[in-house]
Amino acid sequence: MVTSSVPLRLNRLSSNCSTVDLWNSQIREAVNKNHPRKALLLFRQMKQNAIEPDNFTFPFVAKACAKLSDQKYSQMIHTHIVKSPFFADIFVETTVVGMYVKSGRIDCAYRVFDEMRERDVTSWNAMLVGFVQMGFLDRVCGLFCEMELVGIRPDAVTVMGLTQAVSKSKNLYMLKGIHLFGIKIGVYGDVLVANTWISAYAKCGDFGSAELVFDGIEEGLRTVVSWNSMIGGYANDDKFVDAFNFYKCMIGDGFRPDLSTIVSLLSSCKQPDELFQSKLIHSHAIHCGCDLAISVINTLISMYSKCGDVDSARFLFDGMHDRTCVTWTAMIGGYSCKGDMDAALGLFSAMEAVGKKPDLVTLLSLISGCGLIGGLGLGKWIDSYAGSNGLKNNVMVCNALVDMYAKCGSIGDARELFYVMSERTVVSWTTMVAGCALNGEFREALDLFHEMVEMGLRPNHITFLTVLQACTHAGFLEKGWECFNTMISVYNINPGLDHYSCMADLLGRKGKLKEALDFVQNMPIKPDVGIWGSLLSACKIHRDVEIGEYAAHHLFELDPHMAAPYVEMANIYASAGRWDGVAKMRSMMKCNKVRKFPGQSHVEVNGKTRTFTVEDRDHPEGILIYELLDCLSFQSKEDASYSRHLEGISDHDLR
DNA sequence: TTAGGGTTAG
Repeated sequence: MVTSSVPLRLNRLSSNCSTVDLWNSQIREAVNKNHPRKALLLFRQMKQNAIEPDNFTFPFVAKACAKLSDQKYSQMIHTHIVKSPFFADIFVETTVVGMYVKSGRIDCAYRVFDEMRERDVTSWNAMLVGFVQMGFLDRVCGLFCEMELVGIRPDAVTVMGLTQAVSKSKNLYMLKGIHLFGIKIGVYGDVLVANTWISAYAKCGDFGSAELVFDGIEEGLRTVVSWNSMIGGYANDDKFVDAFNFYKCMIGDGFRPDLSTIVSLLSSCKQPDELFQSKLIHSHAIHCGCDLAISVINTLISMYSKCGDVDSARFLFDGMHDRTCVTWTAMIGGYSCKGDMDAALGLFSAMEAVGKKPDLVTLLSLISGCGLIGGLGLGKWIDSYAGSNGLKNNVMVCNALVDMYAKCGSIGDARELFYVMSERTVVSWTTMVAGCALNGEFREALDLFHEMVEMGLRPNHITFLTVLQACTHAGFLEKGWECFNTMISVYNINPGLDHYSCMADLLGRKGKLKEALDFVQNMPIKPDVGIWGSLLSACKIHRDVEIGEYAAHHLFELDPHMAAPYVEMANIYASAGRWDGVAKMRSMMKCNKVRKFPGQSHVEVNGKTRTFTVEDRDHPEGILIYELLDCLSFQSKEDASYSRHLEGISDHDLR
């Protein structure tokens, strides 16, 4: 809408300046204050008032278009520029390149760039950044070489563009090369360049180099962005403790956190034991005035949910006036991840009722909740909802559905969907392998793994973990070793504690206790409670007092207050008739003040939660329940024996 | 120059 206030004001001010200068200053102010629409409105008014724009007007108008990232406006402004006498101006043309880059029209940007009669380093940088943003690494390198050939000297912006390009591809080797190049051309002292390097090194996982660059910035030159780059780097890698330590140093150095600091830090708080620090960050956000930004509130909702405080999340959610799809999804996800599907679905309906359209992330949250509670009926409904709302052609949604079906015990549905998916990623195959293993289809799990490898897909550390788990549960020792060795020698993946734990468990279950002990003792990483616990459990099955004592000794050292190792060791002693050992365990438990709390199970029947413990006979129908349980147990053993018979594995093999 | 909220495999 055209208003008369601006021209009137301009007329009053026009005594010392030309009219176009005044329009330009208004447009520039609107752009700098981040009001691109206002800038474009002023430009239209200017034309309507028959004021011809000059070579200063166009760059600002182009910048406004770039901020809007709108292809239609970009095209319109370009047409204006082409018709103007400033079309051949290097400054104007460079801005047009930047405008097209920002609106995602890299083809148009390159056409303008290619047809420029004259180019300076800024023109080359604008084009470089364009290719960087599109992830066209080969074009970036090509353009960079061409730039050198025509004798254009790269500057700090060139180095920053190249750094961003390689950080996107996580190519640490190339990043170090660009770092050296930056030092060579003398831009290493530029704090903007240093900040880009910090962020890039963090993205490549090289936190040592990131910290070296951070420490190398002169203290007076460090900015809040330098701190944010370090904090964001650690936060993105789920290293909350490191991120929080940097945050404390930042505050100690007198820096005021901004929106970026707060959002980065909060998004890395995912554990209940991080709730205290998270609340501290929340209070800082309030102190800094960042707590009202919608991105911060959304992150807070997600943070409180993940840390187990869903009530606080809901309190924030209820207090919001403008909720975006992200807000609704964060809260729905909060309920879903703790299995409260009634609340999650209630919000999903409320969301649709207020006219907010759920997206694929909303569905992903709901689907994973169904898998958690085994809600097959609800899961199927979401499947059909995804299909009728055009969200089922997404590979992530399909992966989540396959996972949900497998977790709900409906492996047939999982298989059916898996085989009709138009695209299958490593996650899809891993999900299917894990699903088969979960449903006892161990051979199919291994076949799928081999099929995936034959198709040229590269398995990752999670794929190997699921295959190892399948081998452990099936008792496939040879296959387990083969998989473990392949992971190291063929795929160059270092096994983590989980992989070692699986192998130790597999060896132990098969009664290869000495081999298992040797394996654990020679691990390149320190064995944890899980690994020693697996070995101790195997000793209990195979009644090995000596190795059992050794494993228990390590467990007592790691955590003397954990009851399970004392109980397991006492059982091992009892089965060997070593009553002195049983008494010793009792006395150690007393001495270390260890109390064993009986494990409880919960089951929801007709909306009512029932809680019970081992050998719990309090229920009025206890006798009937235990009779049925014995029946089921017998039937299950018979079924397992029959399955093994079919597969050619005897009970003897499993011992 | 950083970061940018909700998300699929263990």
